[in-house]
Amino acid sequence: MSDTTIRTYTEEMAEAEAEQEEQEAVRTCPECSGRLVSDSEHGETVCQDCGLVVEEDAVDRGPEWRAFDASEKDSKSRVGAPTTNMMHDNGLSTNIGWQDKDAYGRALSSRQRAKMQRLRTWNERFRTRDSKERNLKQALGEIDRMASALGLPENVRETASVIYRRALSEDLLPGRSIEGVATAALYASARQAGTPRSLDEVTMVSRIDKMELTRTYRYIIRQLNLEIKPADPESYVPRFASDLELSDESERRARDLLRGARDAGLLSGKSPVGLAAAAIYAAALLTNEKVTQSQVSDVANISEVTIRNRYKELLEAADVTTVTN
DNA sequence: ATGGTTTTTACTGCGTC
DNA sequence: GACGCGGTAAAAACCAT
Repeated sequence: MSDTTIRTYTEEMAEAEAEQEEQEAVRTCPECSGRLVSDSEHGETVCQDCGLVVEEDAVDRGPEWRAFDASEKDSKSRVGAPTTNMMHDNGLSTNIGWQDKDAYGRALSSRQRAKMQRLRTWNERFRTRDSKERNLKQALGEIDRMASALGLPENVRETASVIYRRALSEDLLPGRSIEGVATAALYASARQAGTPRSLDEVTMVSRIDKMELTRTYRYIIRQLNLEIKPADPESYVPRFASDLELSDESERRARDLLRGARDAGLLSGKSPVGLAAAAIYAAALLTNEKVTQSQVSDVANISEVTIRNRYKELLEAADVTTVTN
């Protein structure tokens, strides 16, 4: 048994390599099939044999400055570690390593160890000295925790951090809890990124209740002039579909149904989650996959009644459009 | 605060396995 | 008889004004 699994694995590897080679080999001249050479100074890709210019205006990814010796290169280069908004000081402050090793990797003496420990302590104290910094630190920790619990990607956390920073710098915090604003920022950024989580889902992992979240969310949006479009029902579809273990086919049909409904103008005013749930249910019916309304209502946190009402409308809209087409 | 819209809750009847 | 589904009325929640 292990024999076969090993062989298939190596076969897969060989296939992947062959594919890569194929992609490399495509770089030949379409006229005379000579070798192509990229001339980065003129931003062109030319054929070595016939001189045909295949690509023009390629992007030069190199630096825009020139350096004539090593020291000039050091002074002109502006590259360093990337900054990140997810750390309260943009990741730019100095940190003292936790390993008690010197620069050569040797262990420190106990005296040195104690010294480093004291330095670490003070470094941390200075780094997070004033209240705003401490505030930020806690908030970003919360954002990170909630984002993990909701399975939200890095970029969502980043924008959530940015939103929180803006709220902080505009003095929107007084009178509102750190958690409230952090949660609202995360909720907003998740929607902005097109990977929305419903209010219910967010309040599940947050320490604040739904009312406070909606209140602070609205407030933050207004004050920061954030323009956030209503969540697209389609963005819920993949998650629900996989929770219900439905085929890609029904997922696709669910999207189609939603598009049809959008064209028919049925989407406005209705809850996006409800629409997504209904589309999933309807699509499952069309593909003869067995899902009950109660299952869908469970994973989507939507009442069965809403699913019924929506999915009738969805199917009607689909019928009408197919007939008129 | 209020009124209009949407969603939820609760209940009922029908058909099927 | 349990289950899935469809419908209804009233209550609750939500939203803009």
